[in-house]
Amino acid sequence: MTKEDIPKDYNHKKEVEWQRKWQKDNLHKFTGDGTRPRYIIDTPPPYPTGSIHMGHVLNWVYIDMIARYKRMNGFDVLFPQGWDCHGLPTEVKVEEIHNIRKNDVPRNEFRDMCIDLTHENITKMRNQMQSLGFSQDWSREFVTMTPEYKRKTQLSFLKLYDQGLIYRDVHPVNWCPRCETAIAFAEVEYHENETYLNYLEFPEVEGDGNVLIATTRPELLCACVAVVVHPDDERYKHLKGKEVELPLYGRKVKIITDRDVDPEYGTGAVMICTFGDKTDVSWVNRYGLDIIEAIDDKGLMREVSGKYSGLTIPECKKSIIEDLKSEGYLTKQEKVDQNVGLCWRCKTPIEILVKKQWFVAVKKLTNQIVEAADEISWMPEHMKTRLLNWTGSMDWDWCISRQRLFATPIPVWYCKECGKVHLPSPEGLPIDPTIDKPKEPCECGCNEFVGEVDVLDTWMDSSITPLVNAGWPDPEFEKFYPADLRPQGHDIIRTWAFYTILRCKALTGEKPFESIVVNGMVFGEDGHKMSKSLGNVIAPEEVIKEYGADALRLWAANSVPGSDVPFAWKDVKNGYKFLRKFWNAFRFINMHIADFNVNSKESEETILKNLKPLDRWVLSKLNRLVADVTSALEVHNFAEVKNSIQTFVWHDFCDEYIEAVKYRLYTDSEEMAPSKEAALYTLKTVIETSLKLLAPLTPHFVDEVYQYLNDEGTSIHETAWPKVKGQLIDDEAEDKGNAGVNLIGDIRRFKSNSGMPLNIPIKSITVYTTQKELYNKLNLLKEDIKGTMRVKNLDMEMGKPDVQEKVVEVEPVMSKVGPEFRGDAPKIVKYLASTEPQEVADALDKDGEILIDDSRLTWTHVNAKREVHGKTGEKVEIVQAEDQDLVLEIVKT
RNA sequence: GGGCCGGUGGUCUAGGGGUAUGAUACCUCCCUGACACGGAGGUGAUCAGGAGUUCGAAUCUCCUCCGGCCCA
Repeated sequence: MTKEDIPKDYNHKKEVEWQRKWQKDNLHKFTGDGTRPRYIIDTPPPYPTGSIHMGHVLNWVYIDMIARYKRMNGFDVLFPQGWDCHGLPTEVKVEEIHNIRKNDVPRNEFRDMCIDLTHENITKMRNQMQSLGFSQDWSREFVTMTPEYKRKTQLSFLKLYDQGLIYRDVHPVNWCPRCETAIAFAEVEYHENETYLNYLEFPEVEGDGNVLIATTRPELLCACVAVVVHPDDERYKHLKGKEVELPLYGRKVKIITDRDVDPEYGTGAVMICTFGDKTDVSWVNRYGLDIIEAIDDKGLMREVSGKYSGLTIPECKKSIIEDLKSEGYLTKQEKVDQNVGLCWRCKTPIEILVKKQWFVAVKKLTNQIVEAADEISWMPEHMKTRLLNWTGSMDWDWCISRQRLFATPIPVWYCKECGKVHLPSPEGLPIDPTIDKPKEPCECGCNEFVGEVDVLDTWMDSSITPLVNAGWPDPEFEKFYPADLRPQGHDIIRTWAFYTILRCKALTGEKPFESIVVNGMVFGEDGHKMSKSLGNVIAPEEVIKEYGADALRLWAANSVPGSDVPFAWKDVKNGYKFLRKFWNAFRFINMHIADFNVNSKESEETILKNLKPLDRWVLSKLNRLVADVTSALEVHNFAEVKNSIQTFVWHDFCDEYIEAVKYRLYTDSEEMAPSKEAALYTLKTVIETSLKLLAPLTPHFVDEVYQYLNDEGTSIHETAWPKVKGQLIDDEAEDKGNAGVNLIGDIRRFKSNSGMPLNIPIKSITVYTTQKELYNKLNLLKEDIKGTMRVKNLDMEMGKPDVQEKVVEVEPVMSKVGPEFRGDAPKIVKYLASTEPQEVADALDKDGEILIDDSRLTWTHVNAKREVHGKTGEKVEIVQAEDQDLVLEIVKT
């Protein structure tokens, strides 16, 4: 490649070409052949909504950085991509698109519509994933709605059933009486509403003191199973454990206590019914109370309600209030605000009914979950606490039945005669029990069966991904299990992480993954979580179009696991500017190194011997950077990775080093040849190494640059991660270089302050210092300082120039003063603050110490800031250096 | 209401016992042999509030307020 080939500007539109090339060259393929250590990522399968969002970007940039870093370190990386297909949103969308209700068409026809839509959405999202440069092995894609995947979901159901970990029991569900169907929490819409709080007199059975309870749902009186009060409520303390009689019905119920009762609300005494609201559900569960079903599937009162049987809920309410009033039980009614759950589609108030449901026996497995969680390394650590607290506070087992269509069917039949549960054999999976039939008749002789119409919770599909990726149930799966990494958001620790650990532990006895990296949420520019409802969403495509995927990736990389990340255009723009800066630096370097090659080990050693102080300086910093970036990547501190690379490349390398070697590059003298060669070597080493460090973050950009640096046409992603060259890390070299760089900065500042263009030569500078060590250091860098700042004559002198010097500030060095003087430290600070700086300096210069009470203060305890002035009338200008003991005498022209 | 986390210049952020890091925005200056889409310099924070421990607290402890996620 020649320098003419390099475009003046970096063109991020070329990212697509690299994406295609990587795919074509199969760069991200997992071999699984055991020749290299494996690194398996249990990638989250997103829900195929049709577009990925910034949250995905954040999560996947983390994954991709890790995957790319691991590949460069010689790992055989499995980075698969899956899709968690089943769920309500797709059903709703299909109904919308086809303008039907799901029960209008046969079950299978409806499912096919869902499958078609999901395929479309996956295609869109797959393209978006690729447009961000993520390096999945697409030959390992998994889709939870495929027969192949459903087979595994159902098989896991059978296995857990055989282990006695799956059972059927009654459970409350949200029910829409108008649609006559169970609906998910997500389908419940809450509305503010006004209703009456009714005060009802419940006669106490033994004594004569009645209890006044307050309820908004008097129609559920017949389903009342207890009255509950707060344990500290003085009004009811004497009644604990006693019984009261239900008005109209005369049935007796117990009075119990619970801290969830709000004594301020109503009368502080509440009736527990099956089920007035969600609190009722937990009380019934907590105290093992009876279940009395008062409402049927159509929303009509059942026989247990007595004379109200057959009435609708509102009718019953009206009628029972009249009766309570006339019997004298109703003492008062007052208006209250209420949050009512409505069916999201028909706006009918929902009821909580009990239905037979399938469960996973979570509570039997909690010990195993805790055990597995302890074996997993959590990043950040406190996310484990979240999971453990959740595990310890489970109220119920996991209800896995869903009353929906688009999902994996529960593989169960019931005998029509005796009701016995029949399961298919593993070989026949997957099955749909509403279509397929058992092979054998029931033991009772009956050959007719009812297929389970309920389907499985989607988490039943997605919580076996580490097994599916490993090839389970093929016994070979153990080679690829557990996974090495589980990346996911902190919002789903109690679902996805929890269920995965639960399922995998139960099925294999082992934890599903070695480590888990948890990412935060993405906030919009308004500071709130990015969401459609808040209208603060920015689509990744929009950002890619403007600044490219790599710039967006740099935004995501500038964060750490666990913390929420605000999206900001200016951060993306900053990333873009950095890439442009890098591009320009590379373009400049390439003009010089295009024909430069190090052919042998010997010539490299010769060059290494000829390195100049600033070469050693920048190479030392470079190797330190390699070490820092490597360890930061190991602990997933991505912000550290991004910032340390950016600071080094932009400031140390571009602003300081490149400027300081230009004079060495633009020379043709024989004498300077080794120096020039050392500079070329250093430039090439730095640009190549930092390019590799950047490879996991900005994969397109680095390949775009790298094509000009290697003739073989290999991708930089196939090269090895840089190794730290320990012998080049050199404190002394850095120290020397820093002294020079600081002095160059002082001169640059001088030029800037006196309005001189940078390229105008300065006639002469004399640098004075009282420190021998500094004098020696700078003497070695004279040529660099002269060359960089265009100084015709540069002299180093020991001592001080003949100038007026004034100490303008004396500052305590607290890290010395504190530990040394302890209790007396405040006195020192006070003394320094209240004494003239010049006076302090004079005393220290004269005696070497100042006695403050019993404390000896010396120069080691203070920092002085000086100002110097030349004698009036001279053409010489005097500058006090900023961070070093230097005074410059400058003659401009 | 519960669990976990967080609150640092206008905005975002580093630091987790010794007087606050960087970015961005803003202001001033400079077209320097790759980059003005660049460079140099500057203004700006008593680290949410209060109490305590300590010679010394952004940092540790307690309380309050505010925000986030999940769960009730």
